[in-house]
Amino acid sequence: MTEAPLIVPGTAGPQGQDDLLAGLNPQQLEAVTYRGPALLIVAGAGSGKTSVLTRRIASLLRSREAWPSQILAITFTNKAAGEMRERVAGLVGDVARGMWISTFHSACVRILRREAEQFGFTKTFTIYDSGDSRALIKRLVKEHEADAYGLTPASVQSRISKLKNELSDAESYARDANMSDPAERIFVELFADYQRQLRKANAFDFDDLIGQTVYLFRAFPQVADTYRRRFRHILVDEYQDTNHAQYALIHELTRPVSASAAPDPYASNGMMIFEPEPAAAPDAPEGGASLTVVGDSDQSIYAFRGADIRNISEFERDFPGAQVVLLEQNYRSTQNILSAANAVIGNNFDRKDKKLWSDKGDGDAIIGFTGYSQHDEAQFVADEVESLHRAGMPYSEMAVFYRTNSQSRALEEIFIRSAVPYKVMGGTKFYDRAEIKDALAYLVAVANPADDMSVRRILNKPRRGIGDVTETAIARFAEEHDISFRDALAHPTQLGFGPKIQAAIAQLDAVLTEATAIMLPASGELPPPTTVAEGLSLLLSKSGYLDALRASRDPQDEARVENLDEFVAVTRDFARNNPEGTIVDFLTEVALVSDADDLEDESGTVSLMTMHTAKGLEYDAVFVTGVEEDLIPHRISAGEPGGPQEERRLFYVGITRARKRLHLSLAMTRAQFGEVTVAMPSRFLQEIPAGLIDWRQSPGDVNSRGGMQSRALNARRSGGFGSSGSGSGDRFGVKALPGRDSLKPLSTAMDRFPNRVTAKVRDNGDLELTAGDRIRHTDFGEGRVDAVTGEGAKRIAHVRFDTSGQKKLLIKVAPIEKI
DNA sequence: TAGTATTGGCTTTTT
DNA sequence: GCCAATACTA
Repeated sequence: MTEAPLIVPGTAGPQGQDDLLAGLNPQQLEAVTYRGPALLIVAGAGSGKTSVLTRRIASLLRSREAWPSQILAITFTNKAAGEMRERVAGLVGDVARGMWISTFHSACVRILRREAEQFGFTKTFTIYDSGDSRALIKRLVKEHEADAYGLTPASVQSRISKLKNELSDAESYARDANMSDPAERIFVELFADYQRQLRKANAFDFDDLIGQTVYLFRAFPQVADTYRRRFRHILVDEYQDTNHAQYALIHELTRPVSASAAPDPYASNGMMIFEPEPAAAPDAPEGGASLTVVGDSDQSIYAFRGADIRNISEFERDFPGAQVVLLEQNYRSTQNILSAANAVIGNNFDRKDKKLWSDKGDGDAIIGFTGYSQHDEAQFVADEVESLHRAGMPYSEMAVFYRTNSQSRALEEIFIRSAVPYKVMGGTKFYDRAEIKDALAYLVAVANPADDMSVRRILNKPRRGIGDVTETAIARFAEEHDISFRDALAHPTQLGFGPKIQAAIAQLDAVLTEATAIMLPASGELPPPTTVAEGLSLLLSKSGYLDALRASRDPQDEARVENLDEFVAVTRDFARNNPEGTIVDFLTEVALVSDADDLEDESGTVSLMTMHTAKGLEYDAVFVTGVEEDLIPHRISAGEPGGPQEERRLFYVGITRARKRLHLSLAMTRAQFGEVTVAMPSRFLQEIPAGLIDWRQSPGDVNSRGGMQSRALNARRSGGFGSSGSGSGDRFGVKALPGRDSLKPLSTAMDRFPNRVTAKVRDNGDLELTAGDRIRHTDFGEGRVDAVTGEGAKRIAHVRFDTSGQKKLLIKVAPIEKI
């Protein structure tokens, strides 16, 4: 063991640990205080794992077992990292600053930036997100004419990504592949070429960030030792979601320092680098770092992108002598919600049995609802949200989940009409917008001129009269003279184009050069970070990009200008938060921070998101929508090994987010793909004991005589929905159908559903309404206006309908008329 | 070469 | 139903 530091800098004095351990149950206590080489914390949903993790870190610091700089805590999202940092800071104060608390990806970027020169990259490398690499792969597929062999850019991309997650490269794949198959040969060529292009562009793709760090550690043991010496305590959150590359990274970091290991000349591709590390501390050799992992195999929902559940299930084998702590007490949800969750997940075979329990009491029943269409379902959600809100629950404590992003549309339509404030998390990403990608490409062209992709992207943006022909000619010129595409722009006269094109190229070159002078001064001194905003503004205005948008009469371009303004504001924010940040730091942040990370709850909006995004979050009231076959479980999952089980875990994640109220809803028909299709209730619904769900309108309620059964009958039924017990036939008003068939809708005729809601929107112009007016709504019938709030386009009518109850309506778009 | 019309193809989840 | 890539026209 390392000698414990004598003084912990910062505010944390030699206080006791009492406050850290207060209120912990015995298992949590063990998880915080156990000391040893390896610890696995199996943390069920809502079992207080973040609290345990942060207290464990704080405890290490307080007891002076570790310096902040010796701690590496890894999470999957930046949001989780930020939260953890904040909570640790709350426990130990400013000391928290010295720790690495970050995602796998940003930790690796940090290491790679520092070490890039060891293996042929520069510090300013760019990071390709999946869109960037798709663009590159697309070009390569075309060049190799790989489409003739049935290789699409998408399939190539996903195969390469999978392989990289397994730490294989083109060469190692080729060894095992059936190379007599021409398609395989082409794929291997593509893979190798892709990797060559990345290297040439001084770029890493997302998977490389992890994979290349592992490669770096293996090829340069003395580099790895630096980090092994530094990090003595490594903690990994959401361990069930790690893929093989991430697993290998952790393994490399927790190895004992290899002290006298010599660099392996073969592993480094012939680039021998002898840069002796400062001698190890006198008390070396040290053992490997201590490793703490936290996870829950029931919440593993990322197998599709390479997460390997075995990393957690075989942890004890990988790290012999590991201690295992099981956290089963749930502090989040009521027992009814947990019973439903346990019942669902219990259907997964091959899992260690684990039962969450709560001492919060049963709580409210789970509420079920079946709509005729997705709009009908959305209206139910909106109504329920409003009624909870009236009862005092803030919007920010409610969330609506769905399986696929496209399902958000119907919800949004209805929410807008009903004046429910909402926010879609992680939908179309800001950084995915074309204009933002263009602006980024301009910045990358400055920061990393070797990156041809970016330069090509901006070549004709705005339109400069440069087309395919010209681009190819420049590329050929660059190749012939063995210079980069960017450098080729500096020689417009030698390219043999017409004067107009020459001038355009010269102008672009001049703008880039000018921006480079601002953002990356040749003097080598650190430029103030405000230069990023300055440089960006300069690039956008002098390149003519903004002018072109302003001159356009496409209304969308107006929004694009606004987005760019916002983007410039982002750079200013960055400067404020990172006084020493450079353009490269800025680009790194942008590449790694997705919108799923801006989950800041602006209190006062309902959150809409996919069930994947929902992981790790919790809300008082949760609506899980679209609980239908082919959606959850998704149809695509049926063919994949382990697919249905992963879908069940996803559903489990969804329902365990709820603290007090859980709503499960579905639609009988769903417009998908432009067509209306009949939907079937999800098999997962049957796995929930019938007594736990109070169906406001169940799939079985619609009978062949039209209309639905009364609430009273519905609530009192004996056998329960979906059970094969006696009495289940009664509910249908027709002959009982056994087993799963009983979930089948008996009729999808529209007239059998009360309260149908359509997607119709109309423009009411300046329709004036005041309290006391009577109105007619196409879906809800007649009603009386109680009050009108808001102004202009956002005026909201609070209406009491004769038959449909209380609703809020956005006057401008609601399908209503005054009577 | 740019801008428009048309077709086709597709939709799981995302660090 | 939507977006993107392609084909076609100015």
